Amino acid sequence: MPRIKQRTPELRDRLLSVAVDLLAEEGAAGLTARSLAARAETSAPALYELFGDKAGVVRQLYFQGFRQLSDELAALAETADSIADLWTTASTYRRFIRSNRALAEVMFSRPFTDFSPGPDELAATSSVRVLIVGRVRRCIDLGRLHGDETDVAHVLVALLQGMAFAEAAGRLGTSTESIERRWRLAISTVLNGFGARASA
Amino acid sequence: MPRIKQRTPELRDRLLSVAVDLLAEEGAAGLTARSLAARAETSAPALYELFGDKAGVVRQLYFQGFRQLSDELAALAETADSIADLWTTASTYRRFIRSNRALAEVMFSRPFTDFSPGPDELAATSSVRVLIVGRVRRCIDLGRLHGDETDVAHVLVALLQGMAFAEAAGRLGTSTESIERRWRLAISTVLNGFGARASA
DNA sequence: CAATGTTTCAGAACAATGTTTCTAAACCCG
DNA sequence: CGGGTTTAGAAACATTGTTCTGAAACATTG
Repeated sequence: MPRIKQRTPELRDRLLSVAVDLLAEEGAAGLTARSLAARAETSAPALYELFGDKAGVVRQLYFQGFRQLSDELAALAETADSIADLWTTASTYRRFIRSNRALAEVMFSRPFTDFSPGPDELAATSSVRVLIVGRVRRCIDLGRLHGDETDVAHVLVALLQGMAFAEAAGRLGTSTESIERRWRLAISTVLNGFGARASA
Repeated sequence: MPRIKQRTPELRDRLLSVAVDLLAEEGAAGLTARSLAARAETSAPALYELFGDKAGVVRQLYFQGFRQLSDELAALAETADSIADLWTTASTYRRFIRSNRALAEVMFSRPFTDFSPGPDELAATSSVRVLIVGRVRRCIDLGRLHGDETDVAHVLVALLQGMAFAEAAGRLGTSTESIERRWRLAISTVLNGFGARASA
């Protein structure tokens, strides 16, 4: 009876993909219901049918971001040097935030007042956490680090984020060289701290 | 000739004070031009005359936040134990963010799309940085830590922020006890790392 | 093939907010 | 008391999130 439906899961996927691009190109301020709909060649009401409200779009961006980060981290091959693997993990984490600054803000900050992650959203971060905890555990199992793997992973991730956001905000220094040096120092210090200690 | 001016620096101060309260009570979403003007018993145009635009209000909140944080850190008395002083500094930093969550978001995140700190705003953070660098330097001078004081301070501050925001977002753990444990672990690890190393 | 009925689409309408305009009021002075 | 200037705030405007509604599209039926 009815006309052919256009507001399908496919359109939803396309909208999400366009939203990622729009966010990257224009920043949070450029991502409006109308601009997104126009760029995806659909209408604002379609967006509301598919995502509920604008926060629904942002929520999907949040999930998308963690999927992407998780994939990039998972793609790293495990080597014989478990500590070097942590360095690689840190570099990848940093590169992700540098390459996807606006998306990273959605993930770790809250550039949209109407969206703030609740328990469901926090669960989406678990794949990333599990990955990092696993790599930390390997170091601990091999005797290269000491402590509880979850605790160590939490501290490591907090440091990565603090460094990444300081860098993104321009707070980490002005010259490339000093920024690089501080990154190396941060990672080596915390790993050194965990390697040298007997326990918490 | 004219009528008595009401849009004075005093009104500006009052507006800023009201903005701090409003931000703390209602969050970023509750801070609108109209709500702020109404609560300060003035009008929206007054706000625009005094601050230029809404980003101008947020900018002042940003400065206000750093002034407050700087004051709280400066109020700490120096003790004989320079490392313990760093612990106290870290605790104060953490408490500030916990007690002024919305203000801290203005300072370190960007909950308002139209305001993002530029070079001038970054300069406002220098008082805090100088304070922490000074305390780090004292530890270095006394031989309790090793490395370049600015580099060490950067890493320490990044860790504090990463931890504080993970905690604020509920990413640091569920129980008070695990959160406290991870904070102690984070600080002790990085200080341990700096104390044990010879150089970067 | 036309009429009917249901579903779907998107432009228009509505509410809230950032921002600017504009008119009337307030004040000083002669 | 009246004129000239400045000021204050109500009202108007633009944009954005969100909802409403009329019309178009399609299948079925006569």
